[in-house]
Amino acid sequence: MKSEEIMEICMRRGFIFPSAEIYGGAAGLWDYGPLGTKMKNSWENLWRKHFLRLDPNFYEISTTNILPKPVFEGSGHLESFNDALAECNSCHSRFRADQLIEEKLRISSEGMNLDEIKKIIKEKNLRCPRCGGDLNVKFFNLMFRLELGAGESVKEAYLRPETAQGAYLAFKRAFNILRNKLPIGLAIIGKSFRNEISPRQGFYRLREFHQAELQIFFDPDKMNEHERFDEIRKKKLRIYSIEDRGKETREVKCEDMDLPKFYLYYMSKIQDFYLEILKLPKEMFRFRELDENERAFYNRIHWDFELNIESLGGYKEMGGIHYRTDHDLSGHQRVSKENLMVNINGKKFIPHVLELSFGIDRNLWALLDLGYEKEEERTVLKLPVNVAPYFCAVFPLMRKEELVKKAKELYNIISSEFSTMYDETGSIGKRYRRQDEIGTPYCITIDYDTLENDTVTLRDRDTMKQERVSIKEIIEILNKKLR
RNA sequence: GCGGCUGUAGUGUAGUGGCCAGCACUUGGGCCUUCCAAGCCCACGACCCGGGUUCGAAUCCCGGCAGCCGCACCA
Repeated sequence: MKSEEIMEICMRRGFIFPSAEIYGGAAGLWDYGPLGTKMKNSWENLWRKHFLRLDPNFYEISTTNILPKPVFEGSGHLESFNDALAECNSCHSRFRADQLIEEKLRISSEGMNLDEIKKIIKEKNLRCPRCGGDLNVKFFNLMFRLELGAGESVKEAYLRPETAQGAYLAFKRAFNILRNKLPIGLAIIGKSFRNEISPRQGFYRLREFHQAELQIFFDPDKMNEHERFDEIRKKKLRIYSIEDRGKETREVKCEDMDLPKFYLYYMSKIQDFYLEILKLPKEMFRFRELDENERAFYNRIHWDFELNIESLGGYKEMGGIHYRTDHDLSGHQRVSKENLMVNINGKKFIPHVLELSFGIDRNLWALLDLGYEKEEERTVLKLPVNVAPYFCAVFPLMRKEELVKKAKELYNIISSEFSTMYDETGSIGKRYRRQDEIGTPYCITIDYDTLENDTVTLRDRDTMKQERVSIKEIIEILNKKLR
């Protein structure tokens, strides 16, 4: 199995491993090791560089993981981010209570609280569909609950289930600080927490995970305009719409898409991130439109973007681009009683939100999956050059004093510019293979010719070909490869 | 959460009541070596956790934890 082989490398080489492993670990909790942390940092920095530059009024903020209970009344998570589970007392089968009610009684249970659901199941005498046993109804909220403080002053709080809320809560002040302009973008890269009932699929569904999200607040009257739309008008998006189900992914020019220009602009920039920044093969990427059952009720327009991940059995969600309307700000305005309207040239309104949301952990797994190749002679991780934990490695051909000295000198120079590994142990072949396995794109070897003419060999991970280059030019050459 | 299978160095495995718990790869050190996991020597390193049965448990029993598969769940 490919996923096990990748996981084996990840654990052996220090990309990721189970949290609290010496105590047996815990499902859905993973640590990043030395190499995984480098890779994650690189990915996050690429994301920042690409998305924060899209508008001069986009900024990154950093907000807390813990938020007091009323926040989630405003956001709707207390009411909606849970499932009423009906468990049979005799056969212990479990069912979604809301689905049961809808199927059997043909009425919508939306917005019902636990007592109402319990009452209806009792009144209508709903029984276990499997064995006819009694049903016991419980709420499973997917948020982790905490207590702030102690004793009588204790306050109920929750770990955030998405980074987004931090941006909505900070909106009023940030808008003011950033001089009352729309659109305004608030990005958050950080952790989120969901108490998944049963996290499976290894590294794909986690209980504590990382998100990179950008909340763009804008004037809904201007949704069908973007000042730079002309730049992307002819760009083809790879899409898999609701009508395309069962068919192939299509490529459609932005100008031919039946979506608002503001939305299309950011779709196109997301595709750029995967195809131009990370340089992934385009066949691996697509946007997938969600139907009404799949998307949250507040998302007016919702496309996921997916990568084709062999170890997870096909196209998998890497993130989504969500038009959330004014759902969040209005909810917070209603519960907090703060006025969250903006006043632009005398027009007062609650801005609407376009959310670009990325799951970082699963994106990294996708890169490991797409890069993993088992060749006849070697195992190699063909990671994008800009996220590989090490960009290059420096070796003396042999452990001879004069070669080692020269290699260390070169290492000192290069490592100030690039993430660089130095290695002098074992044979040169073994060192190349070691770097292949952790995805280092370039290896530089100092040999006896180096001592004569100041040239080194530069070896390419993917082709294993070497070229002889001058030390004087090495930084410039490497810089070109990184671009 | 339920059912089935499983758990021995970093990895893959051998060991079914008494073994100094064996092997290979990996890792570290040494010799050798002028470019792709060569060879030789040395070293580090494991019975998932807890309880029980037994003179004696990696091995049998119970519980827990974790993994895989199926069911359920996945805003």
